[in-house]
Amino acid sequence: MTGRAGEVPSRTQRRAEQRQRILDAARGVFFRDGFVKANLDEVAEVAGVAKGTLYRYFESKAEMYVAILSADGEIFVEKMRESVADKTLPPQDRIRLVSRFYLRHWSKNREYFQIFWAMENQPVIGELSPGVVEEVTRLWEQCLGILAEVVQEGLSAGRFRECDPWSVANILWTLANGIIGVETSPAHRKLRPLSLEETYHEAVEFVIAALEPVGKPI
Amino acid sequence: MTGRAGEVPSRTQRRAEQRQRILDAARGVFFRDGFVKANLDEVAEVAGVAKGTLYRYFESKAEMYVAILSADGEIFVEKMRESVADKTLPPQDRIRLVSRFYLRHWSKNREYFQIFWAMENQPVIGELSPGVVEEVTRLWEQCLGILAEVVQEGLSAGRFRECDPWSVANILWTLANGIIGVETSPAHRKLRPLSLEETYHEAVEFVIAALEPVGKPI
Amino acid sequence: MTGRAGEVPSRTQRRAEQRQRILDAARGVFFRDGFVKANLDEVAEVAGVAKGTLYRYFESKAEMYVAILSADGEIFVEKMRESVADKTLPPQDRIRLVSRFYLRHWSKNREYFQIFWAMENQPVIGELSPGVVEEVTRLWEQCLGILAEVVQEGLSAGRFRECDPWSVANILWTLANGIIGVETSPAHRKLRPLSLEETYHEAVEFVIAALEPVGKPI
Amino acid sequence: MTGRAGEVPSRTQRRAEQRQRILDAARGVFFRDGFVKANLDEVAEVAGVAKGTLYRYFESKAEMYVAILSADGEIFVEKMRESVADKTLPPQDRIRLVSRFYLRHWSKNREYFQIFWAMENQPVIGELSPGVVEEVTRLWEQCLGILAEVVQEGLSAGRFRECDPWSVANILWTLANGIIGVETSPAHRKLRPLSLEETYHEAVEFVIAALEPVGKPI
DNA sequence: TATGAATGAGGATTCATTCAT
DNA sequence: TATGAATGAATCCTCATTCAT
Repeated sequence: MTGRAGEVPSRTQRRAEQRQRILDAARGVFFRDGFVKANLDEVAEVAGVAKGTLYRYFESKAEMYVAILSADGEIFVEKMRESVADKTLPPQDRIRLVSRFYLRHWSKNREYFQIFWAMENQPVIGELSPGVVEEVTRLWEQCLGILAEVVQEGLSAGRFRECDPWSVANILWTLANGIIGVETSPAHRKLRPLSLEETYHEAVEFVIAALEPVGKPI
Repeated sequence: MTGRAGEVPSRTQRRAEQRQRILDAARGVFFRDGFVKANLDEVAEVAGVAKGTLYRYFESKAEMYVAILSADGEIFVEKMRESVADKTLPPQDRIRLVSRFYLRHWSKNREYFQIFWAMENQPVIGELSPGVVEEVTRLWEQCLGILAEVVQEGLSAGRFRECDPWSVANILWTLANGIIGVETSPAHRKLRPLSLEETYHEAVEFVIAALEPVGKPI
Repeated sequence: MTGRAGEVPSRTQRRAEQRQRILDAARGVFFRDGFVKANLDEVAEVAGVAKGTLYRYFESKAEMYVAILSADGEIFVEKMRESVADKTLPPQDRIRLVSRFYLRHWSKNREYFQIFWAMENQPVIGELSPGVVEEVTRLWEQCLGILAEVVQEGLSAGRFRECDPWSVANILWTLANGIIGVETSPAHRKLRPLSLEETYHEAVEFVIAALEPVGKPI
Repeated sequence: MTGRAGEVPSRTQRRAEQRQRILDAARGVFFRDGFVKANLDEVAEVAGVAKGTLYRYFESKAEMYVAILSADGEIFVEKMRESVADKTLPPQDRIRLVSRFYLRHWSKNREYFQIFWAMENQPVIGELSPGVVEEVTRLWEQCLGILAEVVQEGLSAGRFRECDPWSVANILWTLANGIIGVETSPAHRKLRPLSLEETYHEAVEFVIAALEPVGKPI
């Protein structure tokens, strides 16, 4: 077993750590400047390695970007899944939980989300290795799938009125990403400082209300 | 009067036309590549002018970008305002109208919206002349203002239940921009092809439903 | 006769005036920025004409520069000659007079001198029409000639001790231009503010003293 | 110890050499063309490196220019100081020595001096980093200081008559720079070929003569 | 494996000059 | 004659990538 106390870390482990160090540095830079403007000189400096070293871990700038997306996405999807794992809860609450998770997670890892989402709005495609869109599509689909599943389970349990689970998932997803986009915008910060959190939860309640079985009052 | 049929166009008019030609070319390129990657060589080529000519109309790449945002935004806000001008309609319908306008307008002018929205998610700020954020903030605020006003008028007329109009405006705005973001995403195109239009209108109906006066069934 | 009161100025006269206007504007710009960095857009603006108009008066940027040098030099040489015209004065006083003229003239027309002198230190040669070096050489030679002549006449009158008039002329010339160079320098302005005028006149007195016939005490 | 015969030069050493190679190439180009017209493409070519390499050693064109001035000035001031180091000599001879040094040094390093002096007459200021004028002022002041000190010491020893040492230093400095300016001038080369060296030394003798204690014949 | 020096294509910006009106 | 719009060559600077040590 590697990493046992007192043991010299194995080559593989050290390599993984270095890779992570670079990834962490890169995330910050990519987040702040966007893919095109981001500068590998700075990434190297922040990571505390020489520029050439970067290329011993990643084939190119684009590949590095993808690696971030992929690693972060993997983790995110996993946590998102956990947030709705308790199937004994009412589906309404599960939606609230996943929403709360989404927001809290995002608040704590702004860079994380930003880069995940930014990919979509930045014209990196075309420079990226072929598998990238595939990769993000896969993650994206998983997220939507989690949401859709919760709705579906609510439906099956007769707790929601008739609807298309994928459509609702799409709305929730759209809403969340819209909020992040708006909040990140410099223009927004100058506007009447509506609480992002409240707005978001209010919107989620709208959606939940709309899913209530017909006949029940809000 | 200038521009009479058969007359030679005035110098001012020709200048305005040329400016517009450049702006149109630039919008396309900026839209496709984003601010940083967009190439002025190509803008010039598409516009059919020499590179140097660009600088007779815009002081810099950034200024050109702003000009697009500003001009497009101006037009957009105006049209958006018109879409809710008829105050005799029920506020619910006015919200549906502005939503429909938003979507239709966007569908017909994808570049237009993309660049308007992209500004927010691209790290141009800092390279732009001081007044830019101000400019976009102003436009943004006007859009939210239009939405908030409709909600407020519904409130005043007793047609909506108690709520914060700015909060609702924010939700609608967020939803719209989220939809655009998602739809534009290459990842989305690979997903189950949910109709953007339906999803959006469905979401709007959720919001409208939530605004119904308490006591009334959905 | 042109220009009589009440008469409409002749075409030739108006042309000359316009040319002068341009020349004046150009001198200021060339002085401030040097030949290479000077901008014809600014020259046109300062002169209050369109850029294209410049080319109706001068074939090129270089030709314009030469025209300034030439016109200014012509005037300067003439005035310099006048300053030593009175041959009845002791040669020592004539040297003092021409020195004083040099300094005063320069003080009042800093741009004037600067551009005249700057030519020597700026690598314009090679871009200038063939006759330029010739032109400046001619002016320069005239200046030295005036100085040398005064010394020569002092010699002939037995008022100066044996010396090479051209050599002394060279020293005076060198001194004057050195002073201007130093005074114009931004570095100098930060140094102990030695009075330019006093320093110069003191140096001139040194030279005059050295020219006193042997045997006479200073 | 680095640089031992047969040893591979250290990285630091190679870096210093390369920097020097670039500096040497740059001096030639800047000297010939002046700051504004000088072309970095050519500097790179002459230095035998790629264009981008220049920027690994200097942040900008201006910084490169300053580096030349600074390095050359440093060396020059040092040598100038050495040339008057022997305080046992009569002050007259020390002035002759420093003058001779000045001239000889300049003759052997024309580029060297030219660029040092040119700074003053070229409109680089404003493009240069803040500390530049400061830097040149410092060097300039040191040169004047060396001259003034020699005069002061002559004064203190009663070997010179009453005078302001800084004023005399200024005259000597002015004279030297004037000579260089004149000699460098293309116009001058067409004039009667007065020996620069003789003229200069003659002028220095004038100054020395003027410093002789009153009463003593020249 | 890590380094950092070198590369060179690429891109924004400037501006003297031309020319149709 | 005067204009000012258009041109496009010229040039500084950036930075992802390569490679010898």
